[in-house]
Amino acid sequence: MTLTRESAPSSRRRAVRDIVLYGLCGGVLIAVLKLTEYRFLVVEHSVEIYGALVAALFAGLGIWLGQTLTRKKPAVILKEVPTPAAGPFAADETRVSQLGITPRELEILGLIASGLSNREIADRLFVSENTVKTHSSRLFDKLGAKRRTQAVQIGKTARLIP
Amino acid sequence: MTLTRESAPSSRRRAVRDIVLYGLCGGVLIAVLKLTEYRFLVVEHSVEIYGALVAALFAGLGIWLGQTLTRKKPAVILKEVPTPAAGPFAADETRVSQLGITPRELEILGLIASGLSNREIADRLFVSENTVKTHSSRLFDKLGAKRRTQAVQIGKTARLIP
DNA sequence: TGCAAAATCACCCGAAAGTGTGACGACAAC
DNA sequence: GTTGTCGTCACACTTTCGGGTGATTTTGCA
Repeated sequence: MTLTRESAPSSRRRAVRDIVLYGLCGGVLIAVLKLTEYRFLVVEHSVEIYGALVAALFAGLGIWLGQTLTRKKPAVILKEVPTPAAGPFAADETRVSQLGITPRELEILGLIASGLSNREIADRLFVSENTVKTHSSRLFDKLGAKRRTQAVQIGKTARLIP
Repeated sequence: MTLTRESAPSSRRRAVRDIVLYGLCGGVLIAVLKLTEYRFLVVEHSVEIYGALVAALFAGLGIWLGQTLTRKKPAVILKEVPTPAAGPFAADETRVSQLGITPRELEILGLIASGLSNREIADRLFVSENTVKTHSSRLFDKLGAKRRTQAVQIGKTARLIP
């Protein structure tokens, strides 16, 4: 399916406005610096220091601006997610026994489905990685899967996992 | 349900690299400015011009840096709301554009979720396996996933895929 | 008590997945 | 006409997976 993503013009306009505002602020800041003759507080060859100072300051401000600019979007990110209003999931025991899947294997299938690596699963279950491998290997065999992603897919359609 | 995204080390590494590169660029720029004695090309009161130049430059760079740095930041905060399971699936375009996921990447996410290998995806889309890898790599980056199973899990909770 | 299933672990090896970098053409936007 | 994004591809490299084999311990139950 192709999903044409149109550019959000409103945010862009807002961004431009912000940048302009930002520039103005910068101008004012420079003016202030000039008026206070701040640069005469340092010694002769102060241009470099002055430049570095301004650079650092504006770099920091720029980063901050960039962040606040992009942070505006995540403000809306707090959104409700429609989830199938289902109660606590219960694995289809019929199919589990049909396929001869052991409880441990089912457990590992769930952890695989939640995106964990073998290493992470091993740590979580306090077993060695090799153990997880053997379990998953046998699991794939029983499910007829070649990859963990496929195992997850099959497990979901077979209602072995939520 | 809160989906806490753990720090993707690769992105962080890249971010650090970006910062270092950025700093180096700044240093080089200042050095060049100094070496060419650019400030003597303009009239007496050149300090302001010089400062403004540096300021503007660093501001731009800072904004860019800030944006690129935080672009992948938006943590996917999901709020669960019971809803009668919808019929035909439609990807949440809002979140897709929020995460900056391209149509092609979304397509590949779907194929990954259906349990296909990179090779199989490549064959199905008539592209090279390397291309699929590139797409999935960028996809994982945007989703904050380290593995394809995790990408699928995140994609599902974010309603990017059925 | 003894047996079978389940769970545990190790080791090797090849295959798949993922990273990092760089490159190129197309195409839209400014 | 430069700039930016997207899609494409390569290649070297590291990490993770998965298969195969064999072994030991735990546990449920006949």
